[in-house]
Amino acid sequence: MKTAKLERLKAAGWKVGNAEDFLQLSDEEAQLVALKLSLINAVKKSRIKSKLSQIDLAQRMKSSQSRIAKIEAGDPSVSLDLIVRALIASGAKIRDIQAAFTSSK
Amino acid sequence: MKTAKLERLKAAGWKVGNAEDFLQLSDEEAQLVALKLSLINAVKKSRIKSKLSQIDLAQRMKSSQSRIAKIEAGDPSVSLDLIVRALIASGAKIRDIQAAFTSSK
DNA sequence: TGTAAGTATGTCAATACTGACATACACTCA
DNA sequence: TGAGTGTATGTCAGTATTGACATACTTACA
Repeated sequence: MKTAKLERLKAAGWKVGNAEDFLQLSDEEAQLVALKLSLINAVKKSRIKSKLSQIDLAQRMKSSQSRIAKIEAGDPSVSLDLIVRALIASGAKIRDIQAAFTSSK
Repeated sequence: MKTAKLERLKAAGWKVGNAEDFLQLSDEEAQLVALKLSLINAVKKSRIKSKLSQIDLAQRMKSSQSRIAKIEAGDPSVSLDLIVRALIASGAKIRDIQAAFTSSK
């Protein structure tokens, strides 16, 4: 699937911005990737701001520490659903989420 | 969260079990559901605005007509990833997506 | 009527994602 | 040094989500 492409580029250590052009990801794919990365950043910021460890956040959303780590590492196995759940659980406000969308433009 | 909103979500056909179960949804879960419903509405609006049939949109995003129908019907089997992909593929702008977040408050 | 285009619903095998676990790494402090 | 706390990485069996398909319903129009 499409995520496999991302996985490969990540494994190769490419910055997504460069890899977009190189691997010719479609505009739609690139938009989704940018959005995810932006939301991932928001998760990390929000968690730190709320002074939560990865374990704390994991317990709040009934996930696991390793999965939170994967979220923040941008692991391609992580769904948008999980990212947004983490955002909400970490106490991010609607405004924060919107801001993430804006900065994904 | 207000009871009225919960009733709206229930009316939208979300699989939440009986009323008691529904009212036991945590605030985080309810927020996510509200967000999804809001984005779903945005998909339908955006698709219509772009004068695309479900088949057209399905082809654009390499999905199927039945899955688009399920997205718009709010089928719980549909992921946030797929909803957002549909939004992007239907030509929605970042601004539209942000607006969806706002109205999910 | 009929029929064509669009949409809805149910099913299912294949694939993607999940939490849990083990373990390694990073860092602070005594 | 070593213990404690937090984070990263790899694995995997169980579960959720997927596109595709068949088929039924709906709407518009001749």
